[in-house]
Amino acid sequence: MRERKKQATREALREAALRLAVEHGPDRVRVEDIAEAAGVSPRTYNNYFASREQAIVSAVTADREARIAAAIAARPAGVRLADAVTEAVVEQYTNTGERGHEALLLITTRTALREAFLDTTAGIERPLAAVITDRLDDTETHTARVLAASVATAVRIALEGWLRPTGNADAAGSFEAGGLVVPSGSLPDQLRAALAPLAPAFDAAEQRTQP
Amino acid sequence: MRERKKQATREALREAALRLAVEHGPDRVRVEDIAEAAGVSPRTYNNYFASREQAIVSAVTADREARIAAAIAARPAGVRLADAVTEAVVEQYTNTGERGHEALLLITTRTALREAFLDTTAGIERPLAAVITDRLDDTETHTARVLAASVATAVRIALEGWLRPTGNADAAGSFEAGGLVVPSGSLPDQLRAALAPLAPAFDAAEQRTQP
DNA sequence: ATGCAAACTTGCGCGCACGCACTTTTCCTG
DNA sequence: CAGGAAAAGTGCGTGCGCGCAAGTTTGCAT
Repeated sequence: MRERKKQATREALREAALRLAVEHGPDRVRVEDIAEAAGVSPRTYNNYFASREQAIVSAVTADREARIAAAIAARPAGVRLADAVTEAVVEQYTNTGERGHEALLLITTRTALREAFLDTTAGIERPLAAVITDRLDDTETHTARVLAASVATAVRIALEGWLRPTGNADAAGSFEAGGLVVPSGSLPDQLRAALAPLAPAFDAAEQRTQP
Repeated sequence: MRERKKQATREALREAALRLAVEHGPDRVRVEDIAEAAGVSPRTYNNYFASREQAIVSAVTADREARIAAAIAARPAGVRLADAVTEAVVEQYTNTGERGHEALLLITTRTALREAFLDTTAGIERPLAAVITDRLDDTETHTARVLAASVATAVRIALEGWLRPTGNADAAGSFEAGGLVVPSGSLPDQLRAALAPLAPAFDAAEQRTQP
């Protein structure tokens, strides 16, 4: 019950943040405004979110982490773990609800929001590690955690590649300086391309536990 | 020449931050103090560092990124890429200079500093991606970037596992909740264990370009 | 029902990150 | 060598993150 109200407040903050951001533009909204719209004090606000951007982005990302983990767990035990992970990730990232896609356009226009959005990929690491550990029956080594973290960063890279064309010019410049040129395609393509190099690592880990 | 003075200021700030942190304790030092000790204004300080912790940690990590990349490039072309990366990483992380190790003890005692220290692993991603791209002759796909980023997070995981025993109890609790129990060993062991699962991915990528 | 303990919220205050406008230094070019 | 442009450093103001010490609500047990 205490937890109920907690989540209600969180949801109110999320929605208020997104609504105000859409109305007045992301830069024209202060924490004070969000808090007021949600009916709490500014101090309470950042008991829930560490930054203004987090609140806005969180309205879009919601609890994607849990959905991805659940989707992987739902796949039959027979399929390759690498495929299960890839499909679950692609599925959950293309299913942006009605309101999700319009908000995404807003996010892609502001650098600060894009970074906050990219930071959410780190959040999938723990749930992913849990479900992978379960599949591999590996509780002793770093294997599951490393694979989970690798997936998280691969997703991040895919999103970066996808957001690139919208980004400003110097960002592309710093990339070219790194010697990396990436043709941007659709989001699912980007995700699959980024996850593909990790498949051999999953296969090896999977074979070690189930020969 | 302009770059010269820039690096000199950076170095002065690094050293001042570390010295003051050791003298008065990391929490007892303000940005103002660091800036004064380095002979610049507080405003200039955070043209160089985004946070107080970054400055302190940076005195230890210096430019480890460049050293790792250089170490990989220095390995003969015959050896497995996975081995080259692993050895280079282990080498550069065990070579903490005279002053490095005493400062590490300080870092491990404060949570904020440990997090800043762990964040430095992200910095090796770009140099690593550059050198891996070079080895793989792969400039079109995400492969090199994904592998580089995976290595970076693997290193982070290894460092987390290594710092764990020093950490507070609830951190260990949240880990157990994730279903992960890791026996902590020496730093080189942790690094090798964390990088091992990625070796198949490197092998596959390497074989694709040089059959 | 009533009291108690834990947890959530709130007001307050300090230091810090960072944008903006300005001064000083450094470098280049005629 | 002089002058001007570019870059580094500085002062100032604003909003924010967060610790601390209350006040308030929730849940449990008596």
